[in-house]
Amino acid sequence: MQSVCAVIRDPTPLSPTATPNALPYPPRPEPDTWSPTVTQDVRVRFAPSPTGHLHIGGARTAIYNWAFARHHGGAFVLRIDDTDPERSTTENTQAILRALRWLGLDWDEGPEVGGDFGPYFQTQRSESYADALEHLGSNGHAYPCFCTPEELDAMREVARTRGGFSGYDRTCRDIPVEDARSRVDAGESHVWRVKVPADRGDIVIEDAVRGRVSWPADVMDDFILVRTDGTPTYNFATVVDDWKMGITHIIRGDDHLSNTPRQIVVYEALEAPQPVFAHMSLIFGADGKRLSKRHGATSVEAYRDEGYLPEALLNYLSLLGWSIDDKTTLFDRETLVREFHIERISKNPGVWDPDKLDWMNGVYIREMSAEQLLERVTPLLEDAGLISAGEADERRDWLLEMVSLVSERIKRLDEVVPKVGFLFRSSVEIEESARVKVLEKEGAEAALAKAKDVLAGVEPFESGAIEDALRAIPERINVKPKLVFQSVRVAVTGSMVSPPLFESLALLGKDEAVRRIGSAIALTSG
RNA sequence: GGCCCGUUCGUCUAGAGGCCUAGGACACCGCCCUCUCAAGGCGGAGGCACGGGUUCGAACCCCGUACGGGCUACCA
Repeated sequence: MQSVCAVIRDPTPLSPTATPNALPYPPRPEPDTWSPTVTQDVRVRFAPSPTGHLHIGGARTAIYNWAFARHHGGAFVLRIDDTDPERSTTENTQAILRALRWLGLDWDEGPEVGGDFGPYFQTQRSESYADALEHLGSNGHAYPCFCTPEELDAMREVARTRGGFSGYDRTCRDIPVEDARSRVDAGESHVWRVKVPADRGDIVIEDAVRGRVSWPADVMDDFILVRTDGTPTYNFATVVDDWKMGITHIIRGDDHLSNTPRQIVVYEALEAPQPVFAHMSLIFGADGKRLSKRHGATSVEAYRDEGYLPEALLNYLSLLGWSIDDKTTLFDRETLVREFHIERISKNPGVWDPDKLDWMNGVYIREMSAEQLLERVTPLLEDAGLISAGEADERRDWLLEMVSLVSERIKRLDEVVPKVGFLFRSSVEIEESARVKVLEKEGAEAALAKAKDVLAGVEPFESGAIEDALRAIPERINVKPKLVFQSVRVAVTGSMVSPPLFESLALLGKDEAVRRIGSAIALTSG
């Protein structure tokens, strides 16, 4: 990132006449008179850092911002906070955009769509930060600090053993402006710190989710705005961007609540209007810790790959920390937009519940038509080598029937392939436990022989006729119905658990069905 | 350590002083249906963290305690 200091050095960075504490701050809104959810000119943003994939926590933040913007007819801005050059990659950025689109979240401004407030990558906004720092330098709200990291560490150590306040001790705050300037000009390494006004009282915000939150003034430290290398810190860049982009509501994770007073100080120093803040709680794992890799998949694309539907993930994520009312749990995108109110965001953290997601995904799968399901499942069948590229169209009717046999038996798309594999392979491998428990049973061989015999005569080979034929067997050879069905099931599918038997046989076709039963008979007598 | 936030069935939540004998959903258990597995139907068990106030009355208001989380970086 380009240096900000180079820009501010020239035009009198430190104005001796500035009297920061006397500067009038923009009036803050009266908490009791303003509504946290203004309906006009709403502009919100989602600002992921492309240091990894889109995390489900980030996805939920994006969903809430998107829903809020859509509900109010405002703008949803996507900004890429790529200030960490070590870990930010364009691949990650692309993956994040892909994941957002997969979830069905569209943005009005940002990468690939542009907008009037760009650029939408922080690495391209250096000028903006430079301008802002120049402004703060000249009005006395920021000052250069020459303390070395080692000195700061030592200082912190002392403060910590003493207990209480452990922030910067403001050593450089009182360096005469002229001295500071000449040291900067001489190239002495330095950072820029914000000068928290001495008479700044407690910092209070009216959070749209948490209500009034205040911080004692004396804990505010003169934190760093611009690093030695000239790059802005998060709390500075964010404020500058949100301000310049005209963001009106900041809906973000609880982990940023403690950053808010720092950002308020920057807003005030910048004399920028303050947005409404809304801090939602984080998502935890079952152990009550912040959701992370060790809790399983955490990226949106991982869920996509595991066969979750975007509609279901969106629905589930929306409900984790927000609700419409006391009953509604299943709803579509339009309902989300229509019913979304910041006030209904929950204050307490939510625990990620894979079971509920699975259930919900199953509901969405069951609600799909066979056509829709087949469309989503086709790539998986192809990837598994069950069908070739052109086959999906040729065998469409057959595939539609197949898909409807499993649709109410799966919770995830990727469960289809293992469940229907027996319909595609040229031979079945019979599970050992199934062989022992079913095929070795007394009467199994006779049942299979009879089934083979009877099925050979079924014409046309359709589920109804197949069922009639098989149901007649138990009485004729005097065995329990279950023995017949399970024997045939194991013979044909290789497993004791399968899609409905008669329909499966029909899909398989007479020849193959009879052949498999024949092979199974060989197994029993062997 | 300091500052901040949070705490209703195992989980997500409804609840904004009397509508609460605390409602819904997932998960769990039982029964029904049934060719297996599902799906579906019916039923069950299960909760206001604790202690003090305020009030005729508290899950809801106040204070404290406990527990959990966040921030306290030249990370975001």
